[in-house]
Amino acid sequence: MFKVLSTEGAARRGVYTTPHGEIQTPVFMNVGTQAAIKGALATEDLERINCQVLLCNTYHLHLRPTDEVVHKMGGLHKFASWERPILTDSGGFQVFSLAKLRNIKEEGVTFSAHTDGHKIFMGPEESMKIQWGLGSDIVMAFDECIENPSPYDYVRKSCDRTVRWLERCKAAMEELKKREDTVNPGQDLWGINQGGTYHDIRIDHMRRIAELDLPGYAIGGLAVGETAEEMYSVIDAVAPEMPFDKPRYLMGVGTPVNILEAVSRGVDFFDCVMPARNARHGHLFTSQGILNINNAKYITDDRPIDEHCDCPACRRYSRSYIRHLMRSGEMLGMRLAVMHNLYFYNNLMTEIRAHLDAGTFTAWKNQQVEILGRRI
RNA sequence: GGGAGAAUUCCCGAGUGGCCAAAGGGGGCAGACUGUAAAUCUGUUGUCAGUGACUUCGGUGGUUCGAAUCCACCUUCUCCCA
Repeated sequence: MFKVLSTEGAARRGVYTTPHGEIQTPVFMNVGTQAAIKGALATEDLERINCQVLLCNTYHLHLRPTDEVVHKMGGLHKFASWERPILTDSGGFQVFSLAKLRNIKEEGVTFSAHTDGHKIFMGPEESMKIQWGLGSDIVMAFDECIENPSPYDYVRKSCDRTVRWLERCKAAMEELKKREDTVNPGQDLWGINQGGTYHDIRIDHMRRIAELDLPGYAIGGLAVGETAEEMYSVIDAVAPEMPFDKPRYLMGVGTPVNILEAVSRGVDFFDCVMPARNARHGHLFTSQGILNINNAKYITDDRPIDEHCDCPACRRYSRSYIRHLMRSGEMLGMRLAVMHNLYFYNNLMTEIRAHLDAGTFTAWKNQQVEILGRRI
């Protein structure tokens, strides 16, 4: 259940209620594909960096340990010892990212597993069954994430199919929830809008999936090849078509600037691998801009990564030490870097919410967009 | 004391007459990364100059049109026999 608390322009301040607690929005969901954040972060670390929602992946957990195992272990929350909300992605993105290993048909998609090449079939029913077994709070519809640019006719046909897939997802999930061995009866299924960069397809598709009256809607298929300006223009076109009283989730996005721009256009939920992956590669986000901790200029830099940051890395360790750990391949370097970047993202969302509460978001955002995109 | 082998660009290590400024790896310097097949990938790494020039393969001298590569001596190191 979602409630919009206040608005400023198109931006919204809200709260979403799940069986595992409330989510204050706008929110950034921390990506832990295999039920873990890469970089050796434990659940107590996630609590320390103010993670509200953990995102896990259907396809990857289906391969291992398998959804049957997670179901047998009492669901993802118990399995991973994470009692706050969890969102599971449907495997739809893997239809895109594992493109060389797949075959798409009306019934669903056949993959060659990236692990050992064995054939696996996933359609709407399979994805729902897996996510039901995982017991996440938010279940994403099984969709096809199309690369940009794609031919108009292909995008239209794919979107027609995604609507049919969504109907099947909804029906399958309603059936599954009747089972006695349901781990999480409060699961919400969210639909996903597609349409590439074609505004007419986007809008038409959004209207059609909105009719299914699902508890949340996502914009998918962005940040997959198009420019940032094209992405913003798609959000501008689609957001007004999204139900006002339902949460809006921009999947897979993005940079701090992308997030600020999308919040100002009415988006409530985000997720992205960028803060974690870039951290592992030394690319760190700070309140003053972006730095690469591997650079030689930090060899004897005594300052924390970000002097205005309260994360576990910045409270205690210097750039010099973290650079040394990164260069030496010590796991601790990566761990501190990932904690920092995720703390930065989660904290950015806290600041966004505070400014929305205070009605000062727009002015602050315009200033932040200038600062956060630059390199220091 | 006698014998054998080796010395290559930051390191390790290919190369035994021209196609060698010299493979490959490491290290260094930088870049990319957007619902995670990603602790990964890419570029660069003698000097100066936009096609090129110059210095470099332990040292010195030689052979040759041409040498990291062949010869002589020297230096250092490793191994074997006493």
